[in-house]
Amino acid sequence: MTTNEHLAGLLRGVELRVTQPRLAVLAAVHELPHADTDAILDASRARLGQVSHQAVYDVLRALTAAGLVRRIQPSGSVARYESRVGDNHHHVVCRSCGAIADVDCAVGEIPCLTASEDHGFTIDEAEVVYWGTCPDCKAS
Amino acid sequence: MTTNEHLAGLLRGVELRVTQPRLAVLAAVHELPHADTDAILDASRARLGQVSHQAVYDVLRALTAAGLVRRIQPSGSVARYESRVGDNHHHVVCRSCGAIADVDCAVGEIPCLTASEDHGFTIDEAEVVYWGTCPDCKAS
DNA sequence: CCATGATCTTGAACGAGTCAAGAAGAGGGG
DNA sequence: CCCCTCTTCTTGACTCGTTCAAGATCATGG
Repeated sequence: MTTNEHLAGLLRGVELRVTQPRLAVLAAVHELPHADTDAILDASRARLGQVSHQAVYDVLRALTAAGLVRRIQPSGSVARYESRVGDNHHHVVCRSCGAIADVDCAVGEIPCLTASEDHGFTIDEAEVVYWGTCPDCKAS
Repeated sequence: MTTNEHLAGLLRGVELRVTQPRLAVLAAVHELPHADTDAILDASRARLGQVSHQAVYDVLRALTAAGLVRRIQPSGSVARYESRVGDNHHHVVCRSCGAIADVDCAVGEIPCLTASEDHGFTIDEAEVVYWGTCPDCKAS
């Protein structure tokens, strides 16, 4: 269970002020993994009664910048957010319905992080997206 | 040199009609790797004098569907296109300026394609994006 | 409890991309 | 070689996720 006290603690931990919209958005991201902004907006309103969509956008940006949530955006999809941060995991995305599931990389802690030729870039993260078909879409 | 005859051959090879807009767009993608739609539109107009942006969008979609070009879209970026297809290569993206460079995966021909737990998905492609800082941005 | 600066509300705007209807053109059949 | 048909291109409007801006509200330190 993610209590408000717990969530408030997370916010204080990254020196963000504790506000109702932030608690609601944070709770929504925790209980709806890979939700898009609109779903998070709905969930937040269900909790508070009224929040502006702008506030949700602002909060999501602040939480992302603080590292409390992670923003993911596969090609052709709107932005989605998840609360699982800090570990090294990736995503499988369904080509036909857009469903997303978490995947731990099989190749070790830091997968593919060493590119064969980095063109002088300083690489700090390797993001992997697996494309395929989800069980539901395979059935039809 | 990518001549019009060569490009026309590519189009016929995938059973697409050979039209001026298609030749221009295909040439633009070949000479401007990782260009966005707007840059491709400009390059196409430089070649033909006049093309509608809608035609460029349509052509890019047709070429992508036919497998002649590949669409890439790192988070927070607009769609970009490249003519290098069919091989297994990935991209480094600069966090501050958005520059993109090609990278061959170091881990073998099919990198990370075996996810540890696929949640029942049928995976057909693994896309890797390396995030970092390009040489130019490191300098400033 | 107050002051101050961060955060939220409201409402407008932006821009990449898509939709729709009709004109133009590619390519096969006569 | 020309015409017919179906695809493709033009024009112009529009959608939708996201951002901008100005003023009101509220969390937090003193």
